[in-house]
Amino acid sequence: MRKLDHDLKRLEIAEVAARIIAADGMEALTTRNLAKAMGCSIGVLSHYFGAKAEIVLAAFNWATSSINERLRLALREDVSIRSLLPLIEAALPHDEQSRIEWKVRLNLWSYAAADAQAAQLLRRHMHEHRETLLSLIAILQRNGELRRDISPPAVAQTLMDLIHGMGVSALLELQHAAYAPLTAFTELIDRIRVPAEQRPG
Amino acid sequence: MRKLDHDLKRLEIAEVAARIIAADGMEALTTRNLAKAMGCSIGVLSHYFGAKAEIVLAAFNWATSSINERLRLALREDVSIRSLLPLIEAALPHDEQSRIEWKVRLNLWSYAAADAQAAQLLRRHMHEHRETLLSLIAILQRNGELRRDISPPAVAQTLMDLIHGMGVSALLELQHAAYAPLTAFTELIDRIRVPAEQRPG
Amino acid sequence: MRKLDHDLKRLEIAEVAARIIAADGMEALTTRNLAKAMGCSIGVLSHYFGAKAEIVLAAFNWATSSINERLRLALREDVSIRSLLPLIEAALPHDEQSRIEWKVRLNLWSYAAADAQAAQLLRRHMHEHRETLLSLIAILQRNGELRRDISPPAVAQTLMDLIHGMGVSALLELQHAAYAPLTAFTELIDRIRVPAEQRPG
Amino acid sequence: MRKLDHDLKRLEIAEVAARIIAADGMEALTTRNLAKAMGCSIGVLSHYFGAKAEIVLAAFNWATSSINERLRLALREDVSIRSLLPLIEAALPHDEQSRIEWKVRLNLWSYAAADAQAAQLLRRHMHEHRETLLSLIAILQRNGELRRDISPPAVAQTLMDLIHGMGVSALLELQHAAYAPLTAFTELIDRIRVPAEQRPG
DNA sequence: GATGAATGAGGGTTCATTCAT
DNA sequence: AATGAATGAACCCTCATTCAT
Repeated sequence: MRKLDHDLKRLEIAEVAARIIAADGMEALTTRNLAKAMGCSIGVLSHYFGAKAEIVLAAFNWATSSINERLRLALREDVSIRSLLPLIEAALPHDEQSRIEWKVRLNLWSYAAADAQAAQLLRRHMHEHRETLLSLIAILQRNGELRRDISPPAVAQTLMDLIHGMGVSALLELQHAAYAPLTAFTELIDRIRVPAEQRPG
Repeated sequence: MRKLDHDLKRLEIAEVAARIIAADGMEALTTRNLAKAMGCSIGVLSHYFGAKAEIVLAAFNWATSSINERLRLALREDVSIRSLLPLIEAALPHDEQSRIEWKVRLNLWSYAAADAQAAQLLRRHMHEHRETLLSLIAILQRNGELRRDISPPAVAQTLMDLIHGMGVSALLELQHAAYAPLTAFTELIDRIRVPAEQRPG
Repeated sequence: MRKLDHDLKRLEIAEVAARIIAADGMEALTTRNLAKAMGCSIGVLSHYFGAKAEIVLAAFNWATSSINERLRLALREDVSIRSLLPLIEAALPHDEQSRIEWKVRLNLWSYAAADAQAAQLLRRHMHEHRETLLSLIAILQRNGELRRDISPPAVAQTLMDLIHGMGVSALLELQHAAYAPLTAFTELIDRIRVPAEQRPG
Repeated sequence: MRKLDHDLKRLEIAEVAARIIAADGMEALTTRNLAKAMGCSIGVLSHYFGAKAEIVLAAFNWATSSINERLRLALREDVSIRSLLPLIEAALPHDEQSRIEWKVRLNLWSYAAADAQAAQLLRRHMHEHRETLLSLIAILQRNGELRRDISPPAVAQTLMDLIHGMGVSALLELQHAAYAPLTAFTELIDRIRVPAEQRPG
């Protein structure tokens, strides 16, 4: 019980930290700012985290976990080829909450480029992410909805990479206003799906 | 001192700043660090830049310009469907120099998420990048190497997004060791190219 | 920490700052110097003052308040025409403490010439100062010690101006050694007082 | 001739420096600011002044000389008791130019409180100022316009002190709007003048 | 367990001064 | 004689961290 409270508080701090990063960037994540946003005193933070670096990692972890969580939720309803598009939609920045998570994700990327611990955390999350996609692909192949002659790891990786690239574009408004990211995926999926008339029974 | 010398010095500072960002992250880019890396005194920096924020933007600009430059160089040799793959290869992180540029690019992304000026700079560069791709696609369509029934802007955007996502994966080692990014592109290209036997002349 | 402690510390900082200004001028009032003189670290200052500019104003306020306080003390004992001279004496620089206050006052004047906030503070203090003199004059007129056909505001103003001018002369040693400032006031007062033989009762 | 140019340039620099001090305070008097206001390069300044401290003193000197000059001009026209009031008016801040000089004068006072060289310069000027007044008083006494039983040094000093105090009040707007400084002087003068009917021939 | 005052290193920036051109 | 780039000390301020209360 006590331990649970402790972990909950850590999670809360991580989330508030993440929101600060999303709103004003890494530079704005100071202990003062964080304590103020938490509505607590500075000293509290050191009860839950040994140093600021841990808070940063926790914030990164919170954001990426949230994205993976979002993915898992999108998958839960039904597992079919039709769930792929909603899944991708769920993975891209599409509302205030997901935009926040994506902003923190971008910060994790750049941070990981110079910090081994962050890089490790990122790889762990990406591994998890990829495993989710792989298991989905396996199911769809078993279902006969997805072609069997594709390389699941390659497809999973390409899917992830495209999601990442599109996420950046969507978040930072790097495409034309008219551009609809999901059509690109539709084509991608069409190429690897088994046409309805060829499916078994 | 000549105007040219002045601009050259600015560029040199921007490059050194970019290398610091790539090596140790944004936090490591301090005026003291930068001056030391430049082999000059702190005061020099303020002769060429009004404030550190300008240096940051200049560093971002240097890195992104270099990537665009790299793209243009890869295109110059010959413009054919075969030049597409080397082009993508050139755009992805593949050697020490391009890895540096990519690291700075990631920092630009996260920075732009909270800084309007950086976001604007990023959009300007992406626009330029896109224009390069669009003109390439137009040429290939005229050559008869690329199908005419595709949407050039959509293809260009998807290409860019995939490059971005793959760049992140390559830089931060988020794929399996065995994964070969370029095969994904090969497939992508195959889908939109005109088969050799159907080409005119 | 109590609100009282906080205010007390602010006052202490203001006083030490004022003493530095008096001893070595405005240029000597640096955060480092101040912290050293306070026997504390630099960071402490920002706990009590948002910026150095506030400390400067507080120092000005301290010195001028002290002068007004000195005036009030000199008046408290008895209110008669004879108390006018001791009052003026108290207002002029006459010992180490009052010399310090006067030096800071001079700095306030020059500072106020280019700083609206300081000018406002100065005017507020001068208003207070003038009110003190006016109430004194009113009492003396009721007592029959002072002529009724004078303009109290004009007399108060002239008194203040003369005190200011004499204070500068005394502080910066701009008169002959032999000069006795108070005799000038004696004459000034004589001119407006009611001769003893004409007084009522 | 060459020497004259040199001195003229020094004077020009001193004046520009004084105007900066008057406009924005001592802190604004930087070599950069001064060079820009002069329309020349920073290096020029060191051709005419060994160090910034000399420029500061020169600026002080310029302003105080100007005030004394103003006094002398006011006296030149005719030397009579009636010239006393215009003289005082000339000494007080009354137009843009004299307000500039007065602002610099206030800065000289505060600076002199912590700088021996400035204090010496100030005393030299005040001595000169006093001598001017003394000679005027002597003439008026010879003319029979001024009483012989007064102490010229004391009168001169009181006059100067009152002018200084009134100058501060006028410059920093420390009096009521309705207050007319000169009436105070009129009374002061009336007390020491020889009534017209008692004057010789 | 919580507080927030205290620390002092280090942040960006400005400064008077020097000196090669 | 004039320039303005270069210097680096010192400016104010903010920071993560510590610790007595």
